[in-house]
Amino acid sequence: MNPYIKRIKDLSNHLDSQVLTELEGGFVDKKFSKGSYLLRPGQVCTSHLLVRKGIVRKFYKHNDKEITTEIYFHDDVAISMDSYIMQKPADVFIEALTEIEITIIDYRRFDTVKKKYAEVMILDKMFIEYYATWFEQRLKEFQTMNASQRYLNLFEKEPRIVQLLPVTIIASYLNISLETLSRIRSRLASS
Amino acid sequence: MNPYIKRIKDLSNHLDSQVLTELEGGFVDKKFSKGSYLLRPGQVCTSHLLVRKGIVRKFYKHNDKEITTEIYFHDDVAISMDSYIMQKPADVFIEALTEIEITIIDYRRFDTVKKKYAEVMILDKMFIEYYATWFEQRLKEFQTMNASQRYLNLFEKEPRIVQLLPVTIIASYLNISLETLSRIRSRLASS
DNA sequence: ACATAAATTTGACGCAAGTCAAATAATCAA
DNA sequence: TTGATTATTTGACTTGCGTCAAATTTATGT
Repeated sequence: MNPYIKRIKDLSNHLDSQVLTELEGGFVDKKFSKGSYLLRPGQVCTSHLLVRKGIVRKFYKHNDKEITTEIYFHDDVAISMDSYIMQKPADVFIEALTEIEITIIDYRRFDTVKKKYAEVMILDKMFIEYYATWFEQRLKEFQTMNASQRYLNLFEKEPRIVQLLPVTIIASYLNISLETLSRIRSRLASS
Repeated sequence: MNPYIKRIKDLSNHLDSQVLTELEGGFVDKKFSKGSYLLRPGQVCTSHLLVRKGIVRKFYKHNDKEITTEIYFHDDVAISMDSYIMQKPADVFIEALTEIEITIIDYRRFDTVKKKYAEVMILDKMFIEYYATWFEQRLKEFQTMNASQRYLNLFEKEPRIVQLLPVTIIASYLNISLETLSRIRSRLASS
């Protein structure tokens, strides 16, 4: 696990029970079936979605082509950051790729607790810091790696994505065509 | 100006004087000549750099090729986010592209003030939120636009970059070659 | 002003990766 | 099992953009 995420988790586990109970008042557990949308463009993102079970992705459409920006597994948090922080309509979809179980963390409640307890504010800030550096890193991958390097990098850093998801989604996450991904794989297999 | 940045500025301007004086204790004004490095790979980023005058850029090297990630003008804040938040060695350069005057905001002092005053913590968080969504947006530009679209987009959204900086740097910011940029421009001029 | 260097443009060429189309392979329903 | 969808692979072709090299323009120092 990423060391910064680990730090965030460790801190979360040491929140005092007072804080925890207030926070948990804003939690709702829900299940969704494969193919459900948890957010669509135009809707305002009013919650963090904590994935407890299953796989979720975020993607946007550009000229009818789907571009997957993030893929979430157990313990990851799905959110449309710009919609959430500006409380403006999202331009992304958040979709269940399997049957899922998630915990929905309501914006307003979370906001109230953050304002009351500095340590929760700090945790939220750390989460956003992680989010920012993750995107910075991902941009760098697009700027410095070609298609097959991105594939190999993904295979190494996020093997679950390669192992568990259909080619269509892997390709859209790497921002390459289905055909190119297929060729990359066959070249790798034959060498 | 970006509306979120505007909100951050407005809030900054309404901090009470007590907070301001404590903050300003951690400010140092400095001048640097063109070509100076304010941060190099391997160094830990221990401050925010507020640009008061001149132009600054952040870039990294990949196989001897320079890739410019950000360009800062008056009132922008230069920082290596991942080095700063993890207090680990940076992998980027921060360079003065002109004579510059900057205000250096010390990490430790800022950290102390943040912990003491919630409104400062919130401002810092808002800054990071902006940083995150900016990178998300920039990644999207690389995923959806070709070289000339990126150039036109830059021309529209950041005209100063196109107007004030040499081709080398514009190209490295767009992540295209010098030659390609030159051809894009001549095609645009002749149509 | 002149020489030398640096920045920018232009030309020729190659290749990574996209598109369109067709062929297999895998999945699913009845 | 069989036929029908859907997913994946393979082939043929095109193209945007990179690289290398040379020409031209602009900047710099003495």
